[in-house]
Amino acid sequence: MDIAEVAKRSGVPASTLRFYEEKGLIKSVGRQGLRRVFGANILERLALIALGRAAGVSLDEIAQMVGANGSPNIDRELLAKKADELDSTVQKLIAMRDGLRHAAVCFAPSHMECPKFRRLLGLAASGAIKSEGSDQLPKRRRSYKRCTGQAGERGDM
Amino acid sequence: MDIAEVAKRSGVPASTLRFYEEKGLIKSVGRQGLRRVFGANILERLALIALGRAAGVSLDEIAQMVGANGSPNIDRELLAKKADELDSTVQKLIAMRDGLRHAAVCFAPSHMECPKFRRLLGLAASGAIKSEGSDQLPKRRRSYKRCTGQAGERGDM
DNA sequence: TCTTGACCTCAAGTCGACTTTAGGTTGTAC
DNA sequence: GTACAACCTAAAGTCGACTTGAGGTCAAGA
Repeated sequence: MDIAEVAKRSGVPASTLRFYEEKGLIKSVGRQGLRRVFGANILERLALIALGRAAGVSLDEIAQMVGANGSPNIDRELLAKKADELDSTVQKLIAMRDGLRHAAVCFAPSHMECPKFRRLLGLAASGAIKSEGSDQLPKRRRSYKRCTGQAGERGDM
Repeated sequence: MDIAEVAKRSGVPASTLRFYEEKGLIKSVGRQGLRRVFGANILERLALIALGRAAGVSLDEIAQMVGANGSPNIDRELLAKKADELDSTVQKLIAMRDGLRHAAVCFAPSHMECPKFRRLLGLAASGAIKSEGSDQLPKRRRSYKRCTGQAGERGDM
């Protein structure tokens, strides 16, 4: 298969396939002239990558899990860990969903006057909801270097 | 309250507060010299913003919802819509979680030989799982200009 | 008075996952 | 044998949400 064929069958753009190869996520079996030639198992591999992405695994992590070559040798412990992370995210999102759903039908004239909504607000503010630590929702990566304290800012960073 | 006080109480860094102000998400009640002075309701407002973020609402959307000034006047329809989006995300993540959980304990020598895992793979590949349309998980924004077809790449873009 | 630390602004940098552009090469149909 | 669509590479751009840096202002304490 050439790259266009893979793109068509997998739905992954050719540019992304090249990018994945560069990252070591996939490998072509060879070249015909300049052109990459892919084996049939590439599709399975791409599905695996899509799975990981859907679960919130970063490309780098996926690369580690599936290695560049050979058949994917996925660590079961890692799978379980990812499943647990997913689960805690789900719990948070469910809390959010219920809170929002209530707020949408709440009789209080302003949301701010509804105790339930205020409780939800408290939850969100306290970080009970917003993903902390190594959660999968990539939103809020936060903490590049200094994540030591949340206030402070002295010498203005 | 000065900006440091707000930062300490809310857990939101001063730089972020300035950024939010610039974006029109919050407003200081005035200045003392150069320094911003915030009213007490800023904390509630920040909680509201945290709530929105946790629910996957973009800052721009939040700005529209809560306006720059005045008390937040949140659209109930929008809330319900966001709750529904959240719900569909939750469903997908639950499917993922269960799949991963099974894979972690599956007896098959390689995950690739496990029918359940392969089914999960099929799901992920078919886009049943990966967020499509206006989902909240910001991962995969895709399609800036040309998202017309997924293969093709002719004239090489 | 002079230092200093907390604040200020504006511009640029960061992160991940891609996409887009520019410029070059080539297999294949005519 | 020549055109050209489809491939190639390397580098730069994009997106959102912030953070970081450089350089400046100002009020309060020694």
